[in-house]
Amino acid sequence: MRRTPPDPEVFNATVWHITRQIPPGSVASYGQIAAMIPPQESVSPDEYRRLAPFWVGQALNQLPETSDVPWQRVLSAQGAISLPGAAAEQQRSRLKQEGVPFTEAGTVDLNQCGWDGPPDDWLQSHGLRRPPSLKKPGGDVHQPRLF
DNA sequence: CGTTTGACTACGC
DNA sequence: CGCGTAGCCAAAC
Repeated sequence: MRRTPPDPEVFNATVWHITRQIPPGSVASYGQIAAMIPPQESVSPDEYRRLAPFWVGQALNQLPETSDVPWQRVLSAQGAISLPGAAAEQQRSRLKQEGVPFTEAGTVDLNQCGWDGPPDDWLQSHGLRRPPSLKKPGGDVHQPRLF
């Protein structure tokens, strides 16, 4: 695994807190969650960008089974399940259960289900940053052209 | 001790 | 759309 965050306790707690904000039917990416958390002084922005997505995965991996954190709503930046083996099955079924549609390729369409982050006031009150949207500029699914 | 292996992502073919 | 690569660390084996 990659280096652990400077302050794992705080980092993990923040990841969980953010993940709890993802509404049912929506999904976020590891990198997106990482982007919401301001890098600590001891790590360069460059290093943070490279490693933090893994730290997010580690944080979710450390959740107790009894947790109420909807970890299944966190996918790779491509909308794919990154969890190995049987756990992938569980994640897919949990997502389907809450109404998240899967493509033929077995991924989730981020243009459709991608989360754009919590409301501004929530972010502000927690000292977090707005992540870039997972949706691509012209990637709308069924948005009719007007001309 | 040397090797393997990641809950990642952006980019190139 | 699938597959490979760089990045380059820390545990688990």
